[in-house]
Amino acid sequence: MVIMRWSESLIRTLREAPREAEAVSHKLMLRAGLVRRLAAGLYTYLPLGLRVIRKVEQIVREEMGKQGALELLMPTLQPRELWEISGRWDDKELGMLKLKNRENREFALSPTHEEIITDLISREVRSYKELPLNLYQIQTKFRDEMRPRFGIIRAREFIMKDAYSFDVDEESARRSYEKMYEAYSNIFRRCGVKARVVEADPGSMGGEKSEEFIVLADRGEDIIVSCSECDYAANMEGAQRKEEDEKGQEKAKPLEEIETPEIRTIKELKSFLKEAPEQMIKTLIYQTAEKTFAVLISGDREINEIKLKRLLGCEHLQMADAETVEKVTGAPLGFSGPVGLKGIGIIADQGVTKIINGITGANKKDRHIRNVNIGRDFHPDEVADISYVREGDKCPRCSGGLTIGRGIEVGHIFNLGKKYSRVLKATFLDKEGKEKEVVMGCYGIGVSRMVAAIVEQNYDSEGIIWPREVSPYQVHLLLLNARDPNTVEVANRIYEELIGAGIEVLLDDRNEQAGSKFKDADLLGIPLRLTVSSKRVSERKIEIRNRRDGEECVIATEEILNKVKELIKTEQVKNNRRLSKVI
RNA sequence: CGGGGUGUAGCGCAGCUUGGUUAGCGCGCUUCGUUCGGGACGAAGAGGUCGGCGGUUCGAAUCCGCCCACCCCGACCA
Repeated sequence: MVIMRWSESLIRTLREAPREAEAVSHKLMLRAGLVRRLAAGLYTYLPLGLRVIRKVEQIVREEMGKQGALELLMPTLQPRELWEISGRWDDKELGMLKLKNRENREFALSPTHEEIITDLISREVRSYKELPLNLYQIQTKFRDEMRPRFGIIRAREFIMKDAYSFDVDEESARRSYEKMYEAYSNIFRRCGVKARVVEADPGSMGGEKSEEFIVLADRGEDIIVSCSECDYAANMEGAQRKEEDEKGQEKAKPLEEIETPEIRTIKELKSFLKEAPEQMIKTLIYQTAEKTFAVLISGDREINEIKLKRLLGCEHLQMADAETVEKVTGAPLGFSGPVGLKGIGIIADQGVTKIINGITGANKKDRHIRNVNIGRDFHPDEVADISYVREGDKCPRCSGGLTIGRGIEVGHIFNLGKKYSRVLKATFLDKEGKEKEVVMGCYGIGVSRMVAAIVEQNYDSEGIIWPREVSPYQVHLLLLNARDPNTVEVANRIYEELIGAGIEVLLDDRNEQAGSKFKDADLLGIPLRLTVSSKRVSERKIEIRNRRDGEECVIATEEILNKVKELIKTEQVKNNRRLSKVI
């Protein structure tokens, strides 16, 4: 029998959070006695915390299973040789922790398992008849993080679910990818978190397409742009915005050259001319391996070089040095402008088209020009979205307001293509007997991190509010007058009855003050709280309270089981309804 | 790895500027008594290499140097 009596457990709550904790989830997880820190980024999951981990794992297993994925378990320690084949042994980005055994053989503590699983498949799969396959594991991963943060959110050692799909062709691989997308949506909903999907850069994983599932939270490691009206979300690099529709009604005035001694930056120009930066056309000279060109952007915005690179389809891009600027514009740094600029291409950010009677450099030392207008005074070769978005910009999908905040990456799905199957020779024979490379995908979920993400989205001033399916227990049974034998007896009977019905109950049988028990119950955050007190016992009644909305009712003791079952069901419905809205 | 901050009892903190008895406070913990529906009260107790090492000094939690740990910002990021 699993111990579910507080007096026999190891649940140690803290009234105050240790100084080390800053993030809400970190503080609450320490205070509620879910985890304890061993060293930076290394945590022990106490019994209560482990129960939550197991709940998340269970949901993951069920949803993966529904999509036909099979669970397996691969070694944590992996030989160098395999990583040499994929060329990732020296990949700094993975943060591999490398070590040697006593015979000086080199190993790594696995940061991820593409190499191992692809090697496995290369040995086991021969025919197209054996595909598709989706294999996953839930296992401890190591990453030698430069900077672990936010408690369990960015840890050195963490629990991760990683899945790998193997298909005969791109078409089939796309279906496998969609299945995982579906599984992930279900997993996050059941875990009680609202996740936003963000297009991501595949980075060191390689491959063609990847999407991140991000949980919006005050403390997260990623900067996320999200819409407050719809589900749109993106990282800073990829975020787009809708440009204001209407152009001002102001009439174009004639050009006017003005003297601006030693005034080079937007900031200086602003205080010198007393004009708003939105009126200024910032002109920057960029260089790639092949060419030099000018980039125009509104004075109040910043150029997003990632977007610019994508537009140009180039790898390397840099700002031109002072000498080059002088050569192409005829003026020193700080006085560049598009008017009269010859011999180089001009790319304008979309916002520039809305500037009427703008101010820009005159391409002459200590001179700027006023009343510059696009179409009349200069003609960009290309107009595109090449700026970073800002707080308050319009959502590209629904025109709602964009917010810049933080998020926690809890899931990431990749379409890997043949990157690994090619080098590790994972091939099969197709219907025609031709040898082909397997098309792969990989799909991660940070299980331990998910627990922190859940807390970040489910708490109040008193403590955690567990979504039903991940709560360590379903019912928190408070025994108030632990010295009154009659009350104790009733509490025990209810405890046995609920447990007998398969409901997970935590019985707070400590001989503590009522106030302490209530406070701890709020801190722990179990969805249903039952209070057994001598006062109510004499009336043959018991109190039930919902942790999330504080709703309370008093019912007869013999109705408890039915009532609890009903409330558990209701709680699930509420969870789903809550998550269908944008958070 | 760069910048900033913090290390004093299990947790939160004071003391350090201006060196000087047995290093304090709140919470928690132990025992006894009274309490008992939103973190009770009284009494008695246990618990400290003041992060470490070295230096200055008659004397260091306090001044100086080096190191370590942890947290925050950045770079980086399954």
